[in-house]
Amino acid sequence: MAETDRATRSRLTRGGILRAAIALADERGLDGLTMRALADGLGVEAMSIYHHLPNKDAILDGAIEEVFAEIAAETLASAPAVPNGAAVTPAPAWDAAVGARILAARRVLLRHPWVPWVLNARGAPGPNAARHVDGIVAAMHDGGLAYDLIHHALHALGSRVYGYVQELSDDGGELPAGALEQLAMVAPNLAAMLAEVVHDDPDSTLGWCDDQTEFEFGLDLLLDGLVRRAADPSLPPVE
Amino acid sequence: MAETDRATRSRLTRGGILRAAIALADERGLDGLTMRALADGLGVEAMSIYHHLPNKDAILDGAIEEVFAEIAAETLASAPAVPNGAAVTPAPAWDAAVGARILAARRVLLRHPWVPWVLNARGAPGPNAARHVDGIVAAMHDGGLAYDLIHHALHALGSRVYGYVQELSDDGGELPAGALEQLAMVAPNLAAMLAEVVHDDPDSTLGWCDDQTEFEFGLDLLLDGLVRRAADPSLPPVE
DNA sequence: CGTGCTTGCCTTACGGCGTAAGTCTTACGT
DNA sequence: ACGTAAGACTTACGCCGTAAGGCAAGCACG
Repeated sequence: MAETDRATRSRLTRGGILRAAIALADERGLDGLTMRALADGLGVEAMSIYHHLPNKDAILDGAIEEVFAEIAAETLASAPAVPNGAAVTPAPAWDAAVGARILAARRVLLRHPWVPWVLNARGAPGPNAARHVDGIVAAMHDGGLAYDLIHHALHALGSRVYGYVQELSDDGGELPAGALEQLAMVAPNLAAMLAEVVHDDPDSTLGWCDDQTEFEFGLDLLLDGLVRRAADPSLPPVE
Repeated sequence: MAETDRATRSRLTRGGILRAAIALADERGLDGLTMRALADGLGVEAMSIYHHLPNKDAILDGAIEEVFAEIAAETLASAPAVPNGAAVTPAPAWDAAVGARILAARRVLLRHPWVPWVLNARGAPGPNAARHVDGIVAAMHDGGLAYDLIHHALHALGSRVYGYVQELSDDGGELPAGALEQLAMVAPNLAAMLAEVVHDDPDSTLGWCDDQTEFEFGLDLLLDGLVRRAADPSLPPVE
């Protein structure tokens, strides 16, 4: 109701701005997404946008969240569909389940090629992004993987799917105080994994992600796989 | 001699500018690398730089090439050192050799975290970059891998090491006419691989890199490796 | 029925970016 | 000694994100 009320006098909405921003970036690339061009497309002056979003970074963050909503829809659409709330389903292999989720994400990202750039440039992901990762963590956990291995897996897969430019950062994170509790609301599996991984680290609290270790883990994964495929060319996906 | 001659009247050199640009980007990040700041550090006005390099992209390209020279030095330094031009050396496993090259590259990139961004944003690599890849191709080829598999491997490793934001591009390349001959001069193994891979493609000339195929190949590599490590936790690198 | 406040958009302006165009200075070759 | 050209400087343009404030429309309230 408030929505319709406002619509009579304000044609600008947070959601509308974000949708326009996504369309603009899709069409003209990230460089083409400027405040002035965005406002132009909305039939408005640039500064008017600032009454709905505080700055350009907020637009980028919001657009990313919108895209993760799209990924969630795509993931759901490509799921095998369990109509009733059945108890024990056939349970596909965890790797197939994870692969399906990642391929769904990729299908969406192909429509928004600028997303990995923004993802790389900016820090904390929003709730939709957390939910997406949470689904992957859940699928792996259901498959019996230990949180420790899941953690490594996320690093290895992250750089491939979302284009994480690699963890060339050293920082490690040191997530703020109440963050874990808040994360648990929206992404319980991810939060559980983080809690365990952080706890296991003897140095605790700081530097809980050793970038070098993660890098070498992913590298070994790839090299091992290549060795096996070189030894036995009949292995699945050498096409 | 010309170098010293010029030095008396021109303190600015192409090489000096590139080195200053690298230092500035290392110190203040890619955003801190502006023409004005760069000129300032060189004790000069911004526009003076344009007498030695045509534009900022040329500076970035040149800096990247300089970094790949650094990678070459690091790779050489970390090599097991074959003093005399011996014929048949013990020949380490190809995956160890490739791993060593990639880790050497990473060591250098950690000193220049902005490099993957530039690498992602810009197109054709220079000769030093080509030589680096050529070394990896050579190591794999010596290990008996088929060019086809090597090609897939490069895609899979590229996104991890150099942060290729993934091949979210669709374009495929269609390398220009004389490019292959020119590439053969500096990177014969890479050129040989390209020649064969391009030739094998029934559609030839255009779209010789199927991004979806490459993506799924790399994804399967990772998932397979994770499955194996989940099944047998004693496998090497789960730390 | 005013009247004043809030909301939403617009106008203007600032500092910083890459760089096009033109000017001055300097040191060399003759 | 002097013309010349290379190399640095000056100025200026059109972009960018956004700070500061103006102005009109609709609502709450006397």
